[in-house]
Amino acid sequence: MNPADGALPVRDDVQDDRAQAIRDALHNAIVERRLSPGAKLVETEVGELFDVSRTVVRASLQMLAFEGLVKIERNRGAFVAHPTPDEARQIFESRRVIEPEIAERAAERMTEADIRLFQAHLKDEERLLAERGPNARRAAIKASGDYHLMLASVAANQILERFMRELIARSSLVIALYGQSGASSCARSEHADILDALVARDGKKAAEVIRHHIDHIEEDLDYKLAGNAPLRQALRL
Amino acid sequence: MNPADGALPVRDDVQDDRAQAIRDALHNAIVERRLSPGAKLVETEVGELFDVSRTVVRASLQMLAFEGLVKIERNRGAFVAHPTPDEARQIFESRRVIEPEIAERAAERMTEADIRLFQAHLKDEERLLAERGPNARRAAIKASGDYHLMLASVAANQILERFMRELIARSSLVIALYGQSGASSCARSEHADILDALVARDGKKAAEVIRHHIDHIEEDLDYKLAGNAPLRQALRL
DNA sequence: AGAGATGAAATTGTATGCAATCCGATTTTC
DNA sequence: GAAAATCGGATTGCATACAATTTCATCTCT
Repeated sequence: MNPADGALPVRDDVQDDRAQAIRDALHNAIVERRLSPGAKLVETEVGELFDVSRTVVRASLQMLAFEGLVKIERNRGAFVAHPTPDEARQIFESRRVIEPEIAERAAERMTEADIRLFQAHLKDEERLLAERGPNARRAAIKASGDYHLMLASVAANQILERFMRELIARSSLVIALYGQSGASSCARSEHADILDALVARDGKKAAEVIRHHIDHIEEDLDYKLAGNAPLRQALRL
Repeated sequence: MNPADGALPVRDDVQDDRAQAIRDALHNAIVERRLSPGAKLVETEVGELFDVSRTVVRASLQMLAFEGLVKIERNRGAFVAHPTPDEARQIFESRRVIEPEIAERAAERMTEADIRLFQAHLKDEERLLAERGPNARRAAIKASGDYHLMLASVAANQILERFMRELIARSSLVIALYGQSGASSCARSEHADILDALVARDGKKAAEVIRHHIDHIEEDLDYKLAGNAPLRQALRL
Protein backbone atom coordinates (compact mmCIF):
# COMPACT_ATOMS: atom_id res chain seq x y z
CA MET A 1 0.00 0.00 0.00
CA ASN A 2 0.77 3.56 -0.46
CA PRO A 3 1.69 5.46 2.67
CA ALA A 4 -1.17 7.69 3.60
CA ASP A 5 0.88 10.83 3.89
CA GLY A 6 3.92 10.32 1.71
CA ALA A 7 4.93 12.06 -1.46
CA LEU A 8 3.09 11.33 -4.64
CA PRO A 9 3.56 7.70 -5.56
CA VAL A 10 6.12 7.17 -8.25
CA ARG A 11 4.91 6.24 -11.67
CA ASP A 12 6.22 2.92 -12.90
CA ASP A 13 9.85 2.84 -12.03
CA VAL A 14 12.38 5.55 -11.51
CA GLN A 15 12.76 7.15 -14.82
CA ASP A 16 13.91 10.72 -14.77
CA ASP A 17 14.86 11.25 -11.19
CA ARG A 18 14.88 15.00 -11.50
CA ALA A 19 12.08 15.60 -13.95
CA GLN A 20 9.95 13.30 -11.83
CA ALA A 21 10.76 15.27 -8.70
CA ILE A 22 9.78 18.54 -10.31
CA ARG A 23 6.64 16.95 -11.68
CA ASP A 24 5.68 15.77 -8.21
CA ALA A 25 6.39 19.15 -6.67
CA LEU A 26 4.25 20.95 -9.21
CA HIS A 27 1.58 18.28 -8.98
CA ASN A 28 1.34 18.79 -5.25
CA ALA A 29 1.35 22.55 -5.59
CA ILE A 30 -1.54 22.35 -8.01
CA VAL A 31 -3.55 19.84 -6.01
CA GLU A 32 -3.07 21.84 -2.83
CA ARG A 33 -4.11 24.97 -4.69
CA ARG A 34 -0.95 26.89 -4.15
CA LEU A 35 -1.01 27.28 -7.91
CA SER A 36 -4.33 28.47 -9.29
CA PRO A 37 -5.90 27.32 -12.52
CA GLY A 38 -4.62 29.42 -15.37
CA ALA A 39 -1.33 30.30 -13.69
CA LYS A 40 1.54 30.43 -16.10
CA LEU A 41 4.54 28.20 -15.58
CA VAL A 42 7.57 29.83 -17.12
CA GLU A 43 10.28 27.37 -17.98
CA THR A 44 13.22 29.45 -16.85
CA GLU A 45 11.54 30.36 -13.57
CA VAL A 46 10.80 26.78 -12.66
CA GLY A 47 14.27 25.85 -13.78
CA GLU A 48 15.95 28.35 -11.50
CA LEU A 49 13.73 27.27 -8.64
CA PHE A 50 14.87 23.68 -8.93
CA ASP A 51 18.29 24.48 -10.31
CA VAL A 52 17.96 22.57 -13.56
CA SER A 53 17.97 23.56 -17.17
CA ARG A 54 14.88 24.19 -19.24
CA THR A 55 15.33 20.79 -20.83
CA VAL A 56 14.42 19.03 -17.62
CA VAL A 57 11.64 21.46 -16.78
CA ARG A 58 10.20 20.88 -20.19
CA ALA A 59 10.01 17.15 -19.58
CA SER A 60 8.18 17.75 -16.30
CA LEU A 61 5.68 20.08 -17.92
CA GLN A 62 5.00 17.55 -20.65
CA MET A 63 4.30 14.91 -18.03
CA LEU A 64 1.87 17.22 -16.29
CA ALA A 65 0.25 18.02 -19.61
CA PHE A 66 -0.37 14.32 -20.11
CA GLU A 67 -2.12 14.10 -16.79
CA GLY A 68 -4.28 17.02 -17.80
CA LEU A 69 -3.02 19.18 -14.98
CA VAL A 70 -1.22 21.56 -17.27
CA LYS A 71 -2.12 22.83 -20.67
CA ILE A 72 0.68 23.54 -23.10
CA GLU A 73 -0.13 26.00 -25.84
CA ARG A 74 2.28 26.14 -28.67
CA ASN A 75 4.59 29.12 -28.58
CA ARG A 76 2.72 30.42 -25.56
CA GLY A 77 3.82 28.19 -22.78
CA ALA A 78 2.45 25.99 -20.02
CA PHE A 79 -0.47 26.95 -17.82
CA VAL A 80 -2.11 25.25 -14.91
CA ALA A 81 -5.18 23.66 -16.44
CA HIS A 82 -8.48 25.50 -16.28
CA PRO A 83 -11.10 22.80 -16.86
CA THR A 84 -14.27 23.84 -18.62
CA PRO A 85 -17.62 22.79 -17.20
CA ASP A 86 -17.79 20.18 -19.91
CA GLU A 87 -14.42 18.74 -18.99
CA ALA A 88 -15.48 18.79 -15.38
CA ARG A 89 -18.54 16.73 -16.19
CA GLN A 90 -16.39 14.25 -18.06
CA ILE A 91 -14.03 13.99 -15.14
CA PHE A 92 -16.82 13.09 -12.75
CA GLU A 93 -18.45 10.77 -15.22
CA SER A 94 -15.15 8.96 -15.53
CA ARG A 95 -14.86 8.72 -11.80
CA ARG A 96 -18.35 7.26 -11.60
CA VAL A 97 -17.25 4.61 -14.05
CA ILE A 98 -14.01 3.67 -12.36
CA GLU A 99 -14.26 4.30 -8.65
CA PRO A 100 -17.18 2.03 -7.79
CA GLU A 101 -15.42 -0.86 -9.49
CA ILE A 102 -12.27 -0.01 -7.61
CA ALA A 103 -14.22 -0.04 -4.38
CA GLU A 104 -15.59 -3.49 -5.13
CA ARG A 105 -12.13 -4.85 -5.78
CA ALA A 106 -10.78 -3.10 -2.71
CA ALA A 107 -13.46 -4.71 -0.58
CA GLU A 108 -12.21 -8.12 -1.63
CA ARG A 109 -8.56 -7.40 -0.99
CA MET A 110 -8.62 -5.24 2.10
CA THR A 111 -6.22 -6.54 4.75
CA GLU A 112 -6.12 -5.82 8.45
CA ALA A 113 -3.13 -3.60 7.89
CA ASP A 114 -5.01 -1.66 5.23
CA ILE A 115 -7.90 -1.13 7.58
CA ARG A 116 -5.63 0.34 10.19
CA LEU A 117 -4.11 2.66 7.61
CA PHE A 118 -7.53 3.83 6.54
CA GLN A 119 -8.58 4.43 10.12
CA ALA A 120 -5.47 6.45 10.79
CA HIS A 121 -6.03 8.44 7.66
CA LEU A 122 -9.62 9.18 8.61
CA LYS A 123 -8.42 10.51 11.94
CA ASP A 124 -6.02 12.79 10.12
CA GLU A 125 -8.76 14.05 7.88
CA GLU A 126 -10.96 14.78 10.86
CA ARG A 127 -8.22 16.63 12.65
CA LEU A 128 -7.36 18.75 9.60
CA LEU A 129 -10.99 19.67 9.09
CA ALA A 130 -11.21 20.87 12.66
CA GLU A 131 -8.18 23.10 12.31
CA ARG A 132 -8.32 26.57 10.86
CA GLY A 133 -6.00 28.43 8.53
CA PRO A 134 -5.06 28.06 4.90
CA ASN A 135 -2.40 25.45 5.53
CA ALA A 136 -4.73 23.11 7.35
CA ARG A 137 -7.23 23.77 4.59
CA ARG A 138 -4.71 22.72 1.97
CA ALA A 139 -3.70 19.67 3.88
CA ALA A 140 -7.35 18.71 4.22
CA ILE A 141 -7.91 19.00 0.50
CA LYS A 142 -4.94 16.82 -0.21
CA ALA A 143 -5.88 14.28 2.42
CA SER A 144 -9.35 13.99 0.99
CA GLY A 145 -7.94 13.14 -2.41
CA ASP A 146 -5.41 10.78 -0.93
CA TYR A 147 -8.21 8.78 0.63
CA HIS A 148 -9.50 7.93 -2.82
CA LEU A 149 -6.01 7.09 -3.97
CA MET A 150 -5.54 4.71 -1.06
CA LEU A 151 -8.64 2.96 -2.22
CA ALA A 152 -7.20 2.62 -5.68
CA SER A 153 -3.99 1.27 -4.33
CA VAL A 154 -5.75 -1.49 -2.40
CA ALA A 155 -7.53 -2.55 -5.56
CA ALA A 156 -4.15 -3.70 -6.87
CA ASN A 157 -4.43 -2.53 -10.40
CA GLN A 158 -1.72 -0.05 -11.24
CA ILE A 159 -3.35 1.07 -14.43
CA LEU A 160 -6.64 1.97 -12.81
CA GLU A 161 -4.66 3.50 -10.00
CA ARG A 162 -2.90 5.79 -12.42
CA PHE A 163 -6.18 6.75 -14.07
CA MET A 164 -7.56 7.56 -10.64
CA ARG A 165 -4.53 9.62 -9.77
CA GLU A 166 -5.18 11.73 -12.82
CA LEU A 167 -8.90 12.03 -12.13
CA ILE A 168 -8.43 12.97 -8.50
CA ALA A 169 -5.90 15.63 -9.32
CA ARG A 170 -8.12 17.11 -11.98
CA SER A 171 -11.10 16.97 -9.65
CA SER A 172 -9.17 19.11 -7.26
CA LEU A 173 -8.82 21.71 -9.99
CA VAL A 174 -12.51 21.53 -10.77
CA ILE A 175 -13.47 22.01 -7.15
CA ALA A 176 -11.12 24.94 -6.89
CA LEU A 177 -12.88 26.54 -9.83
CA TYR A 178 -16.51 25.64 -9.35
CA GLY A 179 -16.89 24.59 -5.72
CA GLN A 180 -19.37 26.74 -3.80
CA SER A 181 -19.50 25.74 -0.17
CA GLY A 182 -16.17 25.27 1.48
CA ALA A 183 -17.41 21.81 2.31
CA SER A 184 -16.78 20.58 -1.20
CA SER A 185 -14.25 17.89 -0.71
CA CYS A 186 -15.23 17.29 2.81
CA ALA A 187 -18.28 15.11 3.07
CA ARG A 188 -16.24 13.57 5.81
CA SER A 189 -18.72 11.11 7.15
CA GLU A 190 -19.02 9.54 3.74
CA HIS A 191 -15.41 8.50 3.82
CA ALA A 192 -16.19 6.74 7.05
CA ASP A 193 -19.22 5.09 5.46
CA ILE A 194 -17.04 3.78 2.67
CA LEU A 195 -14.62 2.31 5.15
CA ASP A 196 -17.48 0.64 7.00
CA ALA A 197 -18.59 -1.09 3.84
CA LEU A 198 -15.04 -2.16 3.08
CA VAL A 199 -14.54 -3.58 6.55
CA ALA A 200 -17.78 -5.50 6.15
CA ARG A 201 -16.39 -6.76 2.83
CA ASP A 202 -19.57 -5.59 1.18
CA GLY A 203 -18.31 -4.62 -2.25
CA LYS A 204 -21.70 -3.72 -3.66
CA LYS A 205 -22.40 -1.46 -0.74
CA ALA A 206 -19.01 0.19 -1.00
CA ALA A 207 -19.59 0.83 -4.68
CA GLU A 208 -22.98 2.30 -3.94
CA VAL A 209 -21.71 4.58 -1.20
CA ILE A 210 -18.91 5.83 -3.37
CA ARG A 211 -21.31 6.58 -6.19
CA HIS A 212 -23.30 8.74 -3.83
CA HIS A 213 -20.16 10.32 -2.54
CA ILE A 214 -19.17 11.38 -6.04
CA ASP A 215 -22.68 12.63 -6.68
CA HIS A 216 -22.50 14.77 -3.57
CA ILE A 217 -19.17 16.25 -4.52
CA GLU A 218 -20.49 17.16 -7.92
CA GLU A 219 -23.73 18.54 -6.53
CA ASP A 220 -21.75 21.08 -4.59
CA LEU A 221 -20.35 22.51 -7.81
CA ASP A 222 -21.80 25.42 -9.69
CA TYR A 223 -20.62 25.38 -13.24
CA LYS A 224 -22.10 28.81 -13.74
CA LEU A 225 -19.41 30.23 -11.54
CA ALA A 226 -17.23 30.91 -14.52
CA GLY A 227 -14.27 30.08 -12.38
CA ASN A 228 -12.64 33.11 -10.84
CA ALA A 229 -10.41 33.60 -13.80
CA PRO A 230 -10.65 32.40 -17.34
CA LEU A 231 -8.94 35.81 -17.74
CA ARG A 232 -6.98 36.00 -20.89
CA GLN A 233 -8.22 32.56 -21.82
CA ALA A 234 -11.76 33.85 -22.15
CA LEU A 235 -10.85 37.04 -23.93
CA ARG A 236 -8.45 35.40 -26.27
CA LEU A 237 -10.65 32.81 -27.81
CA MET B 1 -16.89 10.63 -34.82
CA ASN B 2 -13.57 9.31 -35.59
CA PRO B 3 -13.05 8.13 -39.13
CA ALA B 4 -12.77 4.40 -39.16
CA ASP B 5 -9.52 4.25 -41.04
CA GLY B 6 -7.78 7.54 -40.37
CA ALA B 7 -4.64 8.29 -38.51
CA LEU B 8 -4.60 8.08 -34.75
CA PRO B 9 -6.97 10.63 -33.32
CA VAL B 10 -5.24 13.70 -32.01
CA ARG B 11 -4.92 14.11 -28.30
CA ASP B 12 -6.46 17.29 -26.99
CA ASP B 13 -5.41 20.03 -29.31
CA VAL B 14 -2.51 20.39 -31.63
CA GLN B 15 0.45 20.68 -29.39
CA ASP B 16 3.72 19.57 -30.85
CA ASP B 17 2.90 19.08 -34.47
CA ARG B 18 6.03 17.13 -35.17
CA ALA B 19 6.46 15.20 -31.96
CA GLN B 20 2.81 14.23 -32.25
CA ALA B 21 3.34 12.98 -35.78
CA ILE B 22 6.25 10.81 -34.76
CA ARG B 23 4.32 9.55 -31.80
CA ASP B 24 1.45 8.53 -34.04
CA ALA B 25 3.73 6.85 -36.52
CA LEU B 26 5.45 4.81 -33.82
CA HIS B 27 2.13 4.10 -32.15
CA ASN B 28 0.77 2.67 -35.38
CA ALA B 29 3.91 0.70 -36.03
CA ILE B 30 3.65 -0.87 -32.60
CA VAL B 31 -0.05 -1.58 -32.79
CA GLU B 32 0.30 -3.11 -36.23
CA ARG B 33 3.19 -5.20 -34.94
CA ARG B 34 5.79 -3.89 -37.30
CA LEU B 35 7.75 -3.20 -34.14
CA SER B 36 7.96 -6.11 -31.75
CA PRO B 37 7.84 -5.91 -28.00
CA GLY B 38 11.31 -5.33 -26.66
CA ALA B 39 12.62 -3.62 -29.78
CA LYS B 40 14.96 -0.78 -29.03
CA LEU B 41 14.18 2.69 -30.29
CA VAL B 42 17.40 4.61 -30.72
CA GLU B 43 16.90 8.34 -30.61
CA THR B 44 19.26 9.26 -33.43
CA GLU B 45 17.85 6.56 -35.70
CA VAL B 46 14.29 7.70 -35.26
CA GLY B 47 15.46 11.26 -35.63
CA GLU B 48 17.11 10.62 -38.97
CA LEU B 49 14.09 8.72 -40.15
CA PHE B 50 11.81 11.67 -39.52
CA ASP B 51 14.43 14.31 -40.08
CA VAL B 52 14.23 15.94 -36.70
CA SER B 53 16.63 16.33 -33.83
CA ARG B 54 16.77 14.08 -30.84
CA THR B 55 14.96 16.72 -28.82
CA VAL B 56 11.77 16.12 -30.73
CA VAL B 57 12.20 12.35 -30.79
CA ARG B 58 12.66 12.41 -27.06
CA ALA B 59 9.34 14.16 -26.58
CA SER B 60 7.63 11.51 -28.71
CA LEU B 61 9.19 8.69 -26.77
CA GLN B 62 8.10 10.24 -23.50
CA MET B 63 4.55 10.45 -24.78
CA LEU B 64 4.64 6.80 -25.74
CA ALA B 65 6.11 5.93 -22.37
CA PHE B 66 3.12 7.61 -20.75
CA GLU B 67 0.77 5.49 -22.76
CA GLY B 68 2.65 2.42 -21.63
CA LEU B 69 3.62 1.50 -25.16
CA VAL B 70 7.27 2.21 -24.59
CA LYS B 71 9.44 1.67 -21.59
CA ILE B 72 12.24 4.12 -20.95
CA GLU B 73 15.10 2.85 -18.85
CA ARG B 74 17.45 5.44 -17.55
CA ASN B 75 20.72 5.62 -19.45
CA ARG B 76 19.68 2.62 -21.49
CA GLY B 77 17.08 3.98 -23.82
CA ALA B 78 13.55 3.39 -24.99
CA PHE B 79 12.12 -0.02 -25.80
CA VAL B 80 8.80 -1.14 -27.13
CA ALA B 81 6.97 -2.32 -24.05
CA HIS B 82 6.97 -5.99 -23.18
CA PRO B 83 4.00 -6.43 -20.83
CA THR B 84 4.31 -9.08 -18.17
CA PRO B 85 1.44 -11.52 -17.63
CA ASP B 86 0.51 -9.51 -14.58
CA GLU B 87 0.36 -6.26 -16.52
CA ALA B 88 -1.66 -8.06 -19.16
CA ARG B 89 -4.21 -9.12 -16.58
CA GLN B 90 -4.43 -5.59 -15.31
CA ILE B 91 -4.97 -4.29 -18.81
CA PHE B 92 -7.90 -6.61 -19.40
CA GLU B 93 -9.31 -6.00 -15.97
CA SER B 94 -9.24 -2.28 -16.71
CA ARG B 95 -10.98 -2.87 -20.00
CA ARG B 96 -13.67 -4.87 -18.25
CA VAL B 97 -14.21 -1.90 -15.96
CA ILE B 98 -14.37 0.76 -18.62
CA GLU B 99 -15.65 -0.72 -21.85
CA PRO B 100 -19.05 -1.98 -20.71
CA GLU B 101 -19.84 1.45 -19.34
CA ILE B 102 -18.68 3.01 -22.56
CA ALA B 103 -20.97 0.67 -24.45
CA GLU B 104 -23.93 1.70 -22.33
CA ARG B 105 -23.29 5.34 -22.99
CA ALA B 106 -22.72 4.68 -26.66
CA ALA B 107 -26.07 2.92 -26.89
CA GLU B 108 -27.77 6.06 -25.69
CA ARG B 109 -25.98 8.39 -28.05
CA MET B 110 -25.69 6.37 -31.22
CA THR B 111 -26.91 8.32 -34.24
CA GLU B 112 -27.96 7.07 -37.64
CA ALA B 113 -24.69 8.34 -39.05
CA ASP B 114 -22.75 6.44 -36.41
CA ILE B 115 -24.59 3.25 -37.27
CA ARG B 116 -23.66 3.58 -40.90
CA LEU B 117 -20.03 4.14 -39.93
CA PHE B 118 -20.04 1.04 -37.79
CA GLN B 119 -21.61 -1.02 -40.54
CA ALA B 120 -19.02 0.16 -43.02
CA HIS B 121 -16.28 -0.61 -40.56
CA LEU B 122 -17.60 -4.10 -39.96
CA LYS B 123 -17.55 -4.72 -43.70
CA ASP B 124 -13.93 -3.63 -43.78
CA GLU B 125 -13.06 -5.94 -40.95
CA GLU B 126 -14.72 -8.85 -42.69
CA ARG B 127 -12.92 -8.16 -45.92
CA LEU B 128 -9.54 -7.88 -44.21
CA LEU B 129 -10.07 -11.15 -42.37
CA ALA B 130 -10.81 -12.88 -45.64
CA GLU B 131 -7.61 -11.62 -47.25
CA ARG B 132 -4.27 -13.30 -46.81
CA GLY B 133 -0.80 -11.94 -46.33
CA PRO B 134 0.92 -10.07 -43.53
CA ASN B 135 -0.32 -6.67 -44.61
CA ALA B 136 -3.95 -7.68 -44.54
CA ARG B 137 -3.24 -9.32 -41.22
CA ARG B 138 -1.84 -6.09 -39.84
CA ALA B 139 -4.69 -4.07 -41.18
CA ALA B 140 -7.12 -6.52 -39.60
CA ILE B 141 -5.47 -6.18 -36.22
CA LYS B 142 -5.64 -2.43 -36.41
CA ALA B 143 -9.23 -2.43 -37.61
CA SER B 144 -10.26 -4.65 -34.75
CA GLY B 145 -8.84 -2.21 -32.25
CA ASP B 146 -10.31 0.74 -34.07
CA TYR B 147 -13.75 -0.75 -33.65
CA HIS B 148 -13.42 -0.44 -29.92
CA LEU B 149 -12.12 3.09 -30.27
CA MET B 150 -15.10 4.06 -32.38
CA LEU B 151 -17.28 2.87 -29.56
CA ALA B 152 -15.38 5.06 -27.15
CA SER B 153 -15.72 8.03 -29.42
CA VAL B 154 -19.50 7.68 -29.58
CA ALA B 155 -19.67 7.66 -25.81
CA ALA B 156 -18.58 11.30 -25.92
CA ASN B 157 -16.17 11.32 -23.04
CA GLN B 158 -12.72 12.29 -24.16
CA ILE B 159 -11.09 11.17 -20.98
CA LEU B 160 -12.46 7.66 -21.11
CA GLU B 161 -11.70 7.68 -24.81
CA ARG B 162 -8.07 8.40 -24.08
CA PHE B 163 -7.93 5.68 -21.43
CA MET B 164 -9.39 3.28 -23.96
CA ARG B 165 -6.88 4.31 -26.59
CA GLU B 166 -4.14 3.37 -24.20
CA LEU B 167 -5.74 0.09 -23.20
CA ILE B 168 -6.44 -0.97 -26.77
CA ALA B 169 -2.91 -0.24 -27.85
CA ARG B 170 -1.46 -2.15 -24.95
CA SER B 171 -3.86 -5.02 -25.57
CA SER B 172 -2.41 -5.29 -29.02
CA LEU B 173 1.00 -5.76 -27.48
CA VAL B 174 -0.31 -8.39 -25.11
CA ILE B 175 -1.94 -10.32 -27.92
CA ALA B 176 1.25 -10.16 -29.93
CA LEU B 177 3.09 -11.69 -27.01
CA TYR B 178 0.67 -14.19 -25.59
CA GLY B 179 -1.95 -14.84 -28.27
CA GLN B 180 -2.14 -18.46 -29.34
CA SER B 181 -4.60 -18.94 -32.15
CA GLY B 182 -4.32 -16.44 -34.94
CA ALA B 183 -7.95 -15.71 -34.24
CA SER B 184 -7.09 -13.66 -31.19
CA SER B 185 -8.46 -10.30 -32.03
CA CYS B 186 -10.89 -11.64 -34.50
CA ALA B 187 -14.01 -12.87 -32.81
CA ARG B 188 -15.61 -11.09 -35.68
CA SER B 189 -19.20 -12.01 -35.12
CA GLU B 190 -19.03 -10.51 -31.66
CA HIS B 191 -18.38 -7.11 -33.09
CA ALA B 192 -21.56 -7.55 -35.07
CA ASP B 193 -23.41 -8.62 -31.93
CA ILE B 194 -22.30 -5.47 -30.19
CA LEU B 195 -23.56 -3.36 -33.02
CA ASP B 196 -26.90 -5.16 -32.91
CA ALA B 197 -27.32 -4.27 -29.27
CA LEU B 198 -26.36 -0.67 -29.94
CA VAL B 199 -28.82 -0.36 -32.77
CA ALA B 200 -31.52 -1.76 -30.51
CA ARG B 201 -30.44 0.88 -27.97
CA ASP B 202 -30.08 -1.87 -25.42
CA GLY B 203 -27.25 -0.56 -23.31
CA LYS B 204 -27.30 -3.37 -20.78
CA LYS B 205 -27.13 -5.93 -23.53
CA ALA B 206 -24.30 -4.10 -25.26
CA ALA B 207 -22.39 -4.01 -22.00
CA GLU B 208 -22.96 -7.70 -21.48
CA VAL B 209 -21.86 -8.63 -24.98
CA ILE B 210 -18.74 -6.58 -24.69
CA ARG B 211 -17.87 -8.18 -21.38
CA HIS B 212 -18.03 -11.56 -23.04
CA HIS B 213 -16.06 -10.29 -25.97
CA ILE B 214 -13.26 -9.21 -23.67
CA ASP B 215 -13.42 -12.53 -21.87
CA HIS B 216 -13.04 -14.35 -25.16
CA ILE B 217 -10.07 -12.29 -26.20
CA GLU B 218 -8.36 -12.99 -22.91
CA GLU B 219 -9.23 -16.68 -23.01
CA ASP B 220 -7.24 -17.00 -26.18
CA LEU B 221 -4.10 -15.89 -24.39
CA ASP B 222 -1.56 -18.18 -22.86
CA TYR B 223 0.50 -16.33 -20.34
CA LYS B 224 2.84 -19.28 -20.12
CA LEU B 225 4.10 -18.47 -23.56
CA ALA B 226 6.90 -16.36 -22.17
CA GLY B 227 6.50 -14.08 -25.14
CA ASN B 228 8.85 -14.85 -27.98
CA ALA B 229 11.49 -12.52 -26.69
CA PRO B 230 12.20 -11.16 -23.29
CA LEU B 231 15.75 -11.43 -24.72
CA ARG B 232 18.14 -9.14 -23.00
CA GLN B 233 15.36 -8.06 -20.72
CA ALA B 234 15.21 -11.51 -19.17
CA LEU B 235 18.92 -12.03 -18.97
CA ARG B 236 19.61 -8.59 -17.62
CA LEU B 237 17.46 -8.60 -14.60
C1' DA C 1 39.71 -21.99 -22.75
C1' DG C 2 37.23 -19.08 -19.54
C1' DA C 3 36.63 -15.27 -16.16
C1' DG C 4 37.69 -10.84 -15.57
C1' DA C 5 39.78 -6.34 -16.87
C1' DT C 6 40.25 -2.58 -20.29
C1' DG C 7 39.13 0.73 -23.62
C1' DA C 8 36.81 2.60 -27.64
C1' DA C 9 32.37 3.34 -29.84
C1' DA C 10 27.68 4.15 -29.23
C1' DT C 11 23.98 6.12 -26.76
C1' DT C 12 21.68 8.79 -23.49
C1' DG C 13 21.16 13.01 -20.10
C1' DT C 14 21.52 17.78 -19.73
C1' DA C 15 22.89 22.47 -20.71
C1' DT C 16 23.13 26.01 -23.84
C1' DG C 17 22.68 28.82 -28.13
C1' DC C 18 19.97 30.67 -31.75
C1' DA C 19 15.90 31.57 -34.43
C1' DA C 20 10.95 32.18 -34.31
C1' DT C 21 7.05 33.73 -31.94
C1' DC C 22 4.48 36.17 -28.77
C1' DC C 23 3.41 40.05 -25.58
C1' DG C 24 3.11 44.77 -24.03
C1' DA C 25 4.02 49.41 -24.49
C1' DT C 26 4.93 53.19 -26.97
C1' DT C 27 4.43 55.68 -31.05
C1' DT C 28 2.21 56.79 -35.21
C1' DT C 29 -1.73 57.80 -37.96
C1' DC C 30 -6.29 59.18 -38.96
C1' DG D 1 -8.88 60.39 -28.68
C1' DA D 2 -8.97 55.72 -30.70
C1' DA D 3 -7.25 52.38 -33.81
C1' DA D 4 -3.23 50.68 -36.10
C1' DA D 5 1.55 50.07 -36.60
C1' DT D 6 6.05 49.37 -34.61
C1' DC D 7 9.56 47.85 -31.70
C1' DG D 8 12.03 45.70 -27.69
C1' DG D 9 11.96 42.29 -24.28
C1' DA D 10 10.57 37.95 -22.87
C1' DT D 11 9.63 33.23 -23.85
C1' DT D 12 9.29 29.18 -26.35
C1' DG D 13 10.84 25.53 -30.12
C1' DC D 14 14.50 23.18 -31.75
C1' DA D 15 19.22 21.88 -32.79
C1' DT D 16 23.50 21.00 -31.15
C1' DA D 17 27.51 20.37 -27.98
C1' DC D 18 29.46 18.05 -24.27
C1' DA D 19 29.63 15.03 -20.27
C1' DA D 20 28.16 10.66 -18.18
C1' DT D 21 26.91 6.05 -18.89
C1' DT D 22 26.42 1.86 -21.12
C1' DT D 23 27.81 -1.61 -24.50
C1' DC D 24 30.67 -4.51 -26.84
C1' DA D 25 34.88 -6.28 -28.35
C1' DT D 26 39.48 -7.20 -27.33
C1' DC D 27 43.01 -8.30 -24.34
C1' DT D 28 45.06 -10.29 -20.08
C1' DC D 29 45.85 -13.50 -16.65
C1' DT D 30 45.20 -17.82 -14.47
